[in-house]
This record gives sequence, C-alpha cells and structure tokens, in this order.
Amino acid sequence: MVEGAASGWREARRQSARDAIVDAAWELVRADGLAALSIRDLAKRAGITTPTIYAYFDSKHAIYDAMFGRAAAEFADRMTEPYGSENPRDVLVAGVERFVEFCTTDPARYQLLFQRPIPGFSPSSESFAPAVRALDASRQRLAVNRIVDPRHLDMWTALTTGLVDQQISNDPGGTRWSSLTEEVVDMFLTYCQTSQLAPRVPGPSKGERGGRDRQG
Amino acid sequence: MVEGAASGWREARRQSARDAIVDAAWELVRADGLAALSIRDLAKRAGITTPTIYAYFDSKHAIYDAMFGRAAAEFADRMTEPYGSENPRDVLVAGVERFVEFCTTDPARYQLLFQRPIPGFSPSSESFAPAVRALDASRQRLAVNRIVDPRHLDMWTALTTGLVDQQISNDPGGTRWSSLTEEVVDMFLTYCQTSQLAPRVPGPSKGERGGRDRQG
DNA sequence: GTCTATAGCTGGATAGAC
DNA sequence: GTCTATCCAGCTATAGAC
Repeated sequence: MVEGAASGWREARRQSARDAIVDAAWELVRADGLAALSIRDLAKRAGITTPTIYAYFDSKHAIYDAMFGRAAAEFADRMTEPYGSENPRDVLVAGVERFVEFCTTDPARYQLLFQRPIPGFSPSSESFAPAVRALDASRQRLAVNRIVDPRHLDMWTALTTGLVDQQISNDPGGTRWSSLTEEVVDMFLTYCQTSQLAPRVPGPSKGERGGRDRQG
Repeated sequence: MVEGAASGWREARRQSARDAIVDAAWELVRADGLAALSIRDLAKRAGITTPTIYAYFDSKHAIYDAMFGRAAAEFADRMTEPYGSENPRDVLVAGVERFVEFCTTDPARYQLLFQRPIPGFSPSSESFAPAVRALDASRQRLAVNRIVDPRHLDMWTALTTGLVDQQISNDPGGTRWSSLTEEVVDMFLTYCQTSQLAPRVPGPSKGERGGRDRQG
C-alpha cells in the first residue's frame, strides 16, 4: 500500500462511496432476492442516479463481485472468531452451528457465496480470498479431531451443506434441520473414528453399481 | 375421465402439442439454465410463434408448472422402479445412487424440483403429486431398515441432498461426492441402529448454545 | 462526479387478420 | 389455431451538459 498512502484520503472517500452502494445492494437483495437486483433500483435506494453507479463500478457483475467480497470477509471473520472451548468435538459442533446460523440468517448471502445463481458471474480471486481462509480454518478444526482423509473432508462438506440447504429450502426461519447439528457431528465423528481404527472392507454389494475405488 | 372420452382425440392432439412445447422448454433450460427461459426463444425452438404458445399456456408460470409436472413424474417413475435386491441396506444404497444419478444428470431438473429458483412460482398440487409418491417410497425404504424417527428422516434428507448439492456445485460431471454414497449410508445406518438400541444422552455441552429439546 | 435524457435491447403478453 | 405486428415495461449502459 505504498502508492496508496500518497492519495490515501481520496481513495478512502471513493471507497466509502463504493461501500454505500454495496450496502444498498445488499439491502435490496435481502428483500427481493439475488436475481432481482437492478441498477435502477440500486441507484434509487442509494440516493443517486444510475450513471453515478457506473462512476464506481464498471458493470453489474463488478457490483456482484464487491458484494461477494464483503460476504466472504464476513464469513471468514465469523468463522475464525475464537471458540470458547478446548474440546475438539465441541469446537467442531460450535463451528457447524456458526456456519448454519451464518447461512440461514441471510439466505441471499448464502446463495451468492456457495451456489452459482448469477449466470456468467464468477468472483474474482481477490474477492474469493477470504473464503479460502475460512475453509482452511474449517479443515483445521477437523484436523484436531484427527480427521484428515480427503474422503472424510468431502463427506463433511456434504453433511454441513445438506443441513443448511434443507433448513433454508424446507423450513425457512425455523430450526427443523439446524437443531440436528449436534447429532450429525457425533454421527460423523463416530464413523470416522471407527473407520480409521478398523478400515472398513466393503462386503459383496448387491447394489446397481460395481465396486468403487478408494482414492488416496 | 368420463367427459374426457367424449372429445378424447381432440384433447389428445392438444396434449401432444403441449408436450412438444414442454419438450422444447426442457431443451432450452438444460442448455442455458432455468432462469434463461424466454417465451421468444421457446417459440423459436418449438418452430412456432409466441402467440401460439399462449394458445396452450396461460402464462410463463403455467409452462414452468408443466415442466415441473413432467420432472416429478420422471422422478417418481425412476425411484419406484423395482430394486434388484431383497437386502434392505442394499435397497437403500441403490435408492440413493438412483437419486444422485437422477439429480446430477440434469441439474436444471434438480433445481426446478428441489429448490425454489423461480421467483413467484410454486408448483400446482397436480404437478406436485408424483413427487409425493416418490418421497413416500423413500420413506418406506427407510422403514424397512427400521428407521422411523422423524429426526432421522430429516437427517436422511440432509445427507442425500448434501451429496447431490456438493456434487453438482463443486464437481459437475465428476464422481467426487457421488462415490461417497455407500459410506454415507453405512455411517447413517450404524448411527441410527446404535442410537435406537441405546438412546443417546447428551453430555454437558461446552458449545455456544443451550441444551436442545428432543422433539417427538 | 453528478446530473438529465436516452439509446438499444429484451422481456411477457396481446390485437386482429386469416 | 396460427400468423404478423405491436404494445408496454423493464433492463444495462452511455452521451453530454454542468
């Protein structure tokens, strides 16, 4: 940030104007859904006009990118806040509870972060960076529970996103699936511990598929 | 269908014209995504003009509803085809494998059936009926595995949709999550069997939430 | 940087001839 | 039922004055 310090306060004012636009964008999106965001409505909500929007953002996708960047930062901040326990299992449970709460309290944010609902939009690597940090922290919480098998990590993401997805899709505002967090975590831990103590050898399956290969 | 028999062949021709439009709609949606469907493109693809579309459907939502109805029928047909095994566990595994394959081979169909991606659209009860039949069959496959606790049923939907969601979102066309099906089923069965033999009593949690209530 | 005004396009849906 | 032609609304984005 050496050259940034030269015209720092100019850049700061520009940045705060950008932030105000992103604020308004999130308000609109929370109310009407991600796809319903329009530049006109956004300008109206922000108290400016549409050309002014384009003074700060090159395109609508650039706005989505800034929204993504803020959401990713919030996600990383929330997930890396200190956990009050030393017990690895309890930290894991608390992490999922935070994750579920983070997602369910703002479904639009969840959609933008973890699904791909905007045709043609992909977040820039800068906007994506904080999300990587958070996902790495999640990997570490699993590691202190001695879970490092890549297949188990994939199972973990399936379990947690499944809870979130069902909660948002089928019981918005309720706790029907989020209240299952503790049970799911214990199920998962029990399975991983036993399967690593005595690696499971699949018996002859009568299913419709052939045997599967166990990747490293 | 008594009064339908009177003008049966007229209705049949009308129905086949409707089917052709729905065919074209699914082709477009598979290629460009659910939200990208437009009446103009649809008419062009179907070899007719836009007013002709409105001779068969009252609105765009009515088209989505017909698309939903077909998808639900396909879903029910596929999921209720006979399973080649008598083993309850193997039937359960095969069911998930079918479910995952059904969803991943046509993500747009999955989205329309199981998520709510069209603002303002809800399927009519007639279109939804076949889906109910399929979900009930799923409930029965769990019941023969002695799984009837409502909480376990909810866990089950979270597990299966989690696998599908991760597979579609993060490895489209691959098998990174779908190949975990058998392990996930066994993890779930093991957990349910032990938890019903000896109901789990949660110890003092050091997590961030208070105790949870175990609903019936 | 901010505005007024508008270009240029695409969308759903319809009027009216045939 | 099917067409041509069109209405009207909404959208992103820009030109040009200030």
